[in-house]
Amino acid sequence: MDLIDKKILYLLQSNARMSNANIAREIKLAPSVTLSRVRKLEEQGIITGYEAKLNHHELGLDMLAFVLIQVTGDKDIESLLIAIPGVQEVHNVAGDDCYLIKIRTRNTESLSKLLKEKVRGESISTKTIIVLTTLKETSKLTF
Amino acid sequence: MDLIDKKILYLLQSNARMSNANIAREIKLAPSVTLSRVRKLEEQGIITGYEAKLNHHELGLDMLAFVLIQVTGDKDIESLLIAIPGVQEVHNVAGDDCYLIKIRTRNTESLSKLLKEKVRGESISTKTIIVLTTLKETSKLTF
DNA sequence: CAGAAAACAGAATAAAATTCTATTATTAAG
DNA sequence: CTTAATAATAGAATTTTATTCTGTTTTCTG
Repeated sequence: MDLIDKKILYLLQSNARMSNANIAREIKLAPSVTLSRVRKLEEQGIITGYEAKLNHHELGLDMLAFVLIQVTGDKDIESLLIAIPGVQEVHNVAGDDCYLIKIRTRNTESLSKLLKEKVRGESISTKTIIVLTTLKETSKLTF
Repeated sequence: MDLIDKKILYLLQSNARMSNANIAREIKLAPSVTLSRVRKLEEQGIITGYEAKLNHHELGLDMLAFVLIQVTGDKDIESLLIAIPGVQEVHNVAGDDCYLIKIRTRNTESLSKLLKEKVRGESISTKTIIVLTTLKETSKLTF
């Protein structure tokens, strides 16, 4: 990975739908070479995918919350958490057999209902962090 | 927004670089119509962007942490937090003038150094949640 | 310095994006 | 129910892009 690859990654992180021709113009290389570099980054697993980002508000998902979930060591709650609609992230975190999930719902009611129905029964305790406003939210990385 | 638009959003969330021609084939509409629908979704602000997702491991960013930061009401810590390299999310959360950030670093040392140098001085307290393994991480939404 | 490997540019062609026009629904008003 | 207006669509034409191929240049290695 050289400077050119880093520029490509920067561009594709900013706009994943940028055409190969435009990337080529930006980095001042021929389209053929540019394409093979992008393909290589994909094959090497450095680029893992391309996602469209949607406006949660417009989709009626106004609620964002992080929930810390403590479980007993023997429960398999992982596949359950992953499958919950609205759950965008599931992390296993250090200390006390804990999971941290990031979840989007329509409102506080739908969140509370979801936690009650799907999570509470499988966990020792939950601690919910309600997001009021989001100031930054991206998967972009600088390196 | 009808069912066709939802299909388009589903496809672009799965692969933002899918060609318009392929989207058209999937939803069984002419490319011209498909393109105008995608453009409309962009103009309406329903699609807010397209991001390439990168492999953190490959980029040497093995550490992921969430940090809860408590501040006094009068401090402007927001622009500071947003500008920290590796910070992917900054949320203002309910209760006790708190921020929650999601941050990627090279290792525990670089995390601790970052918090010490940039955050501690501006905050009353910080609470760091270290991620051991990530089971799911996407911005994809089903609706 | 010589040879091999990788990276590159540029041309050719296949495919896609984009625009345009005409046709077909859909909707709203009378 | 009919008609006019609006929106959605298909399909053709054209521009642009993606992709492959060939030959050259550069870079690395011994």
